Amino acid sequence: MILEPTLLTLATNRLRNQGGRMTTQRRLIIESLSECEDHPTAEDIFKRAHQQDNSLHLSTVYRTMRWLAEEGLVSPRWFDDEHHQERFDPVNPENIDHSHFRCRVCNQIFEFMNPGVETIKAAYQQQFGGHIESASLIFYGVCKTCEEK
Amino acid sequence: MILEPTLLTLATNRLRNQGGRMTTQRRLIIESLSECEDHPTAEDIFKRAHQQDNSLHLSTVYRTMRWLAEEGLVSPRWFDDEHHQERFDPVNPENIDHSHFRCRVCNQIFEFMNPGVETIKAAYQQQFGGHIESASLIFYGVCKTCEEK
DNA sequence: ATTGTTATTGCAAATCTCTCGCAATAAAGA
DNA sequence: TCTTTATTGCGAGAGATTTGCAATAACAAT
Repeated sequence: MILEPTLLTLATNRLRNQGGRMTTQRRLIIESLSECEDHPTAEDIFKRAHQQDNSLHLSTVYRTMRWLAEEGLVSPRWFDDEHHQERFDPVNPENIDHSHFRCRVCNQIFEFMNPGVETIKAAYQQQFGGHIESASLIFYGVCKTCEEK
Repeated sequence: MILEPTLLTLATNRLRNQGGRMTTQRRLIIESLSECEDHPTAEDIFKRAHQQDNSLHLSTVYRTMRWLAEEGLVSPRWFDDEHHQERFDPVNPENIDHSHFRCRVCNQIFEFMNPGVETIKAAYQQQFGGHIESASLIFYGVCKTCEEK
């Protein structure tokens, strides 16, 4: 999961502009998020970050993720998990056409690129007005590997 | 929200095939769900059903909705609500191209039909294999009415 | 109709995710 | 280095959802 410019840079600038502070905790959380390949929950991020700083508290991760989501720097997602946990996906300008497929047998989440969503977005805005800021397309079903078993 | 054949009929048949029982509670819950126009939470359904039978318990609604979801008769959805509640949408064969828009100002959810999702689904299956059973496309942003204020 | 089997319910307690209040801490501008 | 105050750690608190269990009620067999 590589972002240019980095999420850390973006977040730092946002904080500067709004009188916020880039703390070591936020830096660590953002770094940990960026190292995750999949769609981590707050707890996934916490586990990884906690290895670097065992005084970090889970509620700080929740607060930071909420702030990032409000700033539009990550997109919250739900994948019909066992425990209904919120997951996070870093946002970059092009990723509106980045969609997901979740296999109900192996529970894996597959990511794929998809120009079609951009088309639907444009059509929606033309028809109904308003302004779309982000999109979440999730397919549910059975993946190829599980289907063959 | 009208379904042909009815959700009740489908559910009854599924139960018969698996040695289950169509109880008065399940019947009431399914009827209440079908009367909802939007995307009800388990509690929304419970409130409506409870007016008919005040001995009905909320946990029975949760259990029934989980069963319906496992049977693929309803699709669980999450709309980044205040309390992250699961919502349910009856499934019918054509509704894969039925998408949602959620306004982050007024929190309303708008539904719209959308043949584009079917195209993306077909493209996905051709490229990656597997079998897609349902889809959830949600746009987030600001609706026309809120934008004009 | 009646009976027997057992799936299902009501209930309450438990679990789980996520949020909040507050005293203590630490960014970052002066 | 000092000051201000945004942020943290912590524990308690909300809310949503699940679970264990005794009591109940479907429905197949009689």
